[in-house]
Amino acid sequence: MPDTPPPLAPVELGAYFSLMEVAGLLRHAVEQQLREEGDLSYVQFQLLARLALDSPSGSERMTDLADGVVYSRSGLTYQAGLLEKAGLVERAPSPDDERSVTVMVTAAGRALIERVLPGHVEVVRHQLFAPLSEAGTRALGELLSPVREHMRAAPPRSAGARRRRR
Amino acid sequence: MPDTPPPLAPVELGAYFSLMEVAGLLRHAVEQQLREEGDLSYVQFQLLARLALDSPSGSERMTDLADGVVYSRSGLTYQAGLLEKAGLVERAPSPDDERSVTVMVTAAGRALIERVLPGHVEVVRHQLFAPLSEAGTRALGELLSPVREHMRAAPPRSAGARRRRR
DNA sequence: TATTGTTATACTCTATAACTATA
DNA sequence: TATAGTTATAGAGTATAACAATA
Repeated sequence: MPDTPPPLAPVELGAYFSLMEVAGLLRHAVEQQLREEGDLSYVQFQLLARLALDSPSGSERMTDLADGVVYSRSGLTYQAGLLEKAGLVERAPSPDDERSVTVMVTAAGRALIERVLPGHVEVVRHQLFAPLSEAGTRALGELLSPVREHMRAAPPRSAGARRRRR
Repeated sequence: MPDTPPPLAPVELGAYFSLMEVAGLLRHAVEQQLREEGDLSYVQFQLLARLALDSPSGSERMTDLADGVVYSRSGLTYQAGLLEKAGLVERAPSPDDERSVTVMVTAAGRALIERVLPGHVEVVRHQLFAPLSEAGTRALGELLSPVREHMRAAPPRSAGARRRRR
């Protein structure tokens, strides 16, 4: 008989459910804004934002781009295809590794992100940060950041094959 | 020219992105576990768990059941239909209001939740709580709980019509 | 052999609108 | 008239497996 783990303590349950509900509602709110103002899904926004805002060169390899955003390779190919069709990114074979594809934001992609960002920020501010103090905001970030690192480093035990990198 | 809101401060951005990524990865991990051990989607698990664990009578009106889990009425009908087909819930017209439908967990539904819960708890513990201290866990819950209330009370301005209740 | 990415395909889920029935 | 729920339908997104090409 496999022994049953102790149930989650009420504090844990509360934190877990709050986290999931907050993230769910926030994602839903943000998704609407992105759809209305930029005709983008949240996933597309994430990919685009990562390229336009996070990446110095404005480009990344497909595989690196996927991390934490999309959970299958075909899903990324699909989304990249949509973004490319919309003229927001371009794909080209990587110079160093002929197997890889480099994805690059176009000027139109940058413009779209900039058009969409103010409304996005407003939604996040109103929905997520309004009830938090500045100290609370900082505390939240400081609590979640190690969790994020932990989850990135420790894929679920069932993470079939292709999940390591870096 | 509509004036642009100030951009999010780095602390805010960090908290926002961490929150979304943590919730996304956690949901993905948990979804796998539920699929493997109970053939349930996360939404189905939420609905079932709400009935089996949260509701004293094991039953709720459709509309109340939906809150925070599903964002359209047809979506709930669809999920409730799946759960009913699987014998996990039963639907019956509400006694007091003939328009309403009462959804009730069956014994099989309760059994499934109990079968699936230990693994679920393990995933949440390993993925979310492992890197947090007890104080950190409590702090996280205390930070997110008011946000949750805030978001429940203040639907996104564009929340077309049918979103109030209680 | 392992890795990168694409394709085909099947499936799940979601949302909109039109509809029925009750309050 | 407004609310509760269902249905039909269409569209978006996801995952699996088979595949080609490069390392």
